[in-house]
Amino acid sequence: MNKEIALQEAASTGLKTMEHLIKLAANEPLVQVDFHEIINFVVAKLKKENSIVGRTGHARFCRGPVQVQPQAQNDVKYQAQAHQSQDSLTLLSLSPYGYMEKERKSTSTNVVVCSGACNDISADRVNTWDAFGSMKNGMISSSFLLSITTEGNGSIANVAPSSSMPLLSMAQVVFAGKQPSATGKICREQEQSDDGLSKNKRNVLPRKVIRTPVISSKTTDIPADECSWKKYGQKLIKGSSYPRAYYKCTNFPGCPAKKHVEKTMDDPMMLIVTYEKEHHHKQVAVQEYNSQMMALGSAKGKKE
DNA sequence: CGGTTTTGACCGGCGC
DNA sequence: GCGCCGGTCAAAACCG
Repeated sequence: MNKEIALQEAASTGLKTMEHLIKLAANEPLVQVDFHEIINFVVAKLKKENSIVGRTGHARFCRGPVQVQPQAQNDVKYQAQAHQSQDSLTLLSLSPYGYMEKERKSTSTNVVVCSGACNDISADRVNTWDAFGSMKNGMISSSFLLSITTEGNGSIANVAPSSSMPLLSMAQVVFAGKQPSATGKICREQEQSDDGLSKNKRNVLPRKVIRTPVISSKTTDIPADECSWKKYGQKLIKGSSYPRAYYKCTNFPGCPAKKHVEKTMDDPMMLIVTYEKEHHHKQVAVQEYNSQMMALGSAKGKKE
């Protein structure tokens, strides 16, 4: 059953992205998009599909199936907020021109896909997100692919055409930086001093929070992303009717990345997924790649 | 059999 | 100092 779901996920995402690529080509998008990135991603997804078909073993990964969210796919309108709220959810508004802008009522933007934390290769307090979607503005319909960079305090440092494209779950990005808290405790804890460092000893690392629809009634079915996660705890949080589940990244031994998942109070059909700490295996992979390229280069140099 | 999930216990920060 | 609370640990249960 899980195999079927995983297969559907891989196939669905691959095909959707391919469909998107075709639309991009047909509509002459306003934004310059690197088609190679999309093609590479589609190939990767379809390869994954293929590998699932032949996959063996009994390891269970905390991946959920792709949840096609009609609301997100059809006409999700994102309100613009150029300023960042310090203690409430921050809505990201995406413009096909690749920058944040104040509320533009004539613009309807559909954010179809946003990636999780796995594309973090940046420094401690800077996070990078990828998103792609489409926008309708009068007669013009265009698609966009953006890379959103946020800083530790949740403010948006940069929004630009994406340089990478790990399209993952059908998630709605609603928040970047600070964690929503029913009690406001976390917000206080995350106050920062003038030098940018935390005043308190508790975990005040920058967090990324996404809202995503639940994919089943099972608490173990968490939204899919590129990484494998192991659940290491569950806790009923005061002020919340639903337990919070804690997960560690199992993609790479010793990876400090964590996340916790809980249902939202206002809508039990939505999950709040909070990512903490950076994955380090991406950096390791880049270092390995660089060292391989260096080795190749030196070998080539010796040959010539 | 080996990896994951569950769940009660424990730890440490924080507010009073 | 004490109690509350969020986060983590670890043993047992579960699953394929």
